[in-house]
Amino acid sequence: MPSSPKISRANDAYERLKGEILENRLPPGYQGTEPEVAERLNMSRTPVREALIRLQGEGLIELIPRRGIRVLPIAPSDMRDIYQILTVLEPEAAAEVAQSGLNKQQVEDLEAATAEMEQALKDNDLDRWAAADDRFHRTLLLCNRNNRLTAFVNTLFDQAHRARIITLHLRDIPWKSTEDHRNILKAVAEGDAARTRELFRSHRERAARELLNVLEKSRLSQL
Amino acid sequence: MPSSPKISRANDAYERLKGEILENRLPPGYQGTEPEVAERLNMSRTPVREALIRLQGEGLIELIPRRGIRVLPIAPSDMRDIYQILTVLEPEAAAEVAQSGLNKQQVEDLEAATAEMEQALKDNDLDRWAAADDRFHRTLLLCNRNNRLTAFVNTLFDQAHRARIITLHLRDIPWKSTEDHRNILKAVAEGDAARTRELFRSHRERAARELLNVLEKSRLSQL
DNA sequence: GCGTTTTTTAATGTATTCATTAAATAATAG
DNA sequence: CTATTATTTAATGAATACATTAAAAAACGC
Repeated sequence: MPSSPKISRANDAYERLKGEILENRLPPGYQGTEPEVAERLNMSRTPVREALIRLQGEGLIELIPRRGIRVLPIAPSDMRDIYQILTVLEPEAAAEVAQSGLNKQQVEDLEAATAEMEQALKDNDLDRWAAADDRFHRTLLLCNRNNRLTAFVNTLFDQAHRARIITLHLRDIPWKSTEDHRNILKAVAEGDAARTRELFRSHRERAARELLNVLEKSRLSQL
Repeated sequence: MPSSPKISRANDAYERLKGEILENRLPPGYQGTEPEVAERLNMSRTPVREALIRLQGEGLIELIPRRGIRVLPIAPSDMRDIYQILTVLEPEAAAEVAQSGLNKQQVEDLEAATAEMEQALKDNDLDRWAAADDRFHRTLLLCNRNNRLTAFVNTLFDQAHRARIITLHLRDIPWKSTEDHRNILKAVAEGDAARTRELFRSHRERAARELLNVLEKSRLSQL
């Protein structure tokens, strides 16, 4: 994992809190006061507040006036909302990448991520599969030139991260999803924008359907 | 204009600065120090900093470490990026609204905005037209149930606002755009999701093309 | 007169202080 | 013993204080 540059305490607080939230060390629903958080991070409230404001902007926590902070849980309806957006934005980004072309390094990275997904599945290592899946999506996203799109989709990835980790072991083995990636990579590398968009759209549509099914069946209403 | 609720100084600073940026009172490219801004707003640096962090999150300003703030200019490439996203997200939102249906009040509001656009065009009042156009888009957006989508598209509206105002008087009279709205409203009210999506997409595609043409022709590279 | 070094200035990043106010607790009445 | 009120506590929101450091200005040498 990339080590955080310690530019400032506020930045450090931001990175550390975000990491703890994404890794469920600060679990959804957690409530705490600013002095508590500040003490945990060994700094004064000022930089902590600045970090909290940023995290609120990214939809990871809620700052309740006069109450403190609350780590936002993700409900099935949130996942529906997030996937609705991803289903149109990621295909758009991928199509743009297909159109403008990839350099050698980018193709290699995507190829490596895809291969790792395939290998991880064979080894029945779902955690490694999920990490490689995430890397594929983020790598492809980064190839696109629209920085606003990239930034926003990344915040959605972050928001959905916990739910994906939790449901990972409750769902069927993602053979089809892995196959999708292989096909998407091919379409992107061939520069076929229309096909890329369509493949990616159906990939996300199925992923959304499956995820929401799992959430419903396992009665997970808060994560 | 809706008066800002004065919940806190930080919130007040946020609303006022945002307003000043959108109305070009704080022009793009403006640089200033925190004490300057704080004095202008008659408060200490603390709430101002919190407001600035939020504005940076929304892409309206840049906080340059150890230098102060800078109001971000919008370049043609930014407009291209923004419209690329709007071209997929707004049709998605509108289609969802068409599918789930509108209540009477919502139809009335959209009808009123559309009528005002038509009337303003007849009266050759472009500013009123732009205000009604904006109201139509924001009203329709608000009808959709995906809050994340709504929030994000709203920030894009805000980012594009200045550029739209400036180009307003440089472009041809937007007869076609006004007609589009009429047709979109009809499709939404009839619950025809597919048609709504397609109409909205072509509406945005044309708008983007026209806007970028104007920017190129008038050599506006920073606004 | 121009480039370099030193000094000064001032802005940021952070800690601390403080007033306000909401929540928690204790006290009181019924 | 319970409900209401009074009191205490403590967290937020904001101002202020302060150390660090980058930029600007001044001094200096060439």
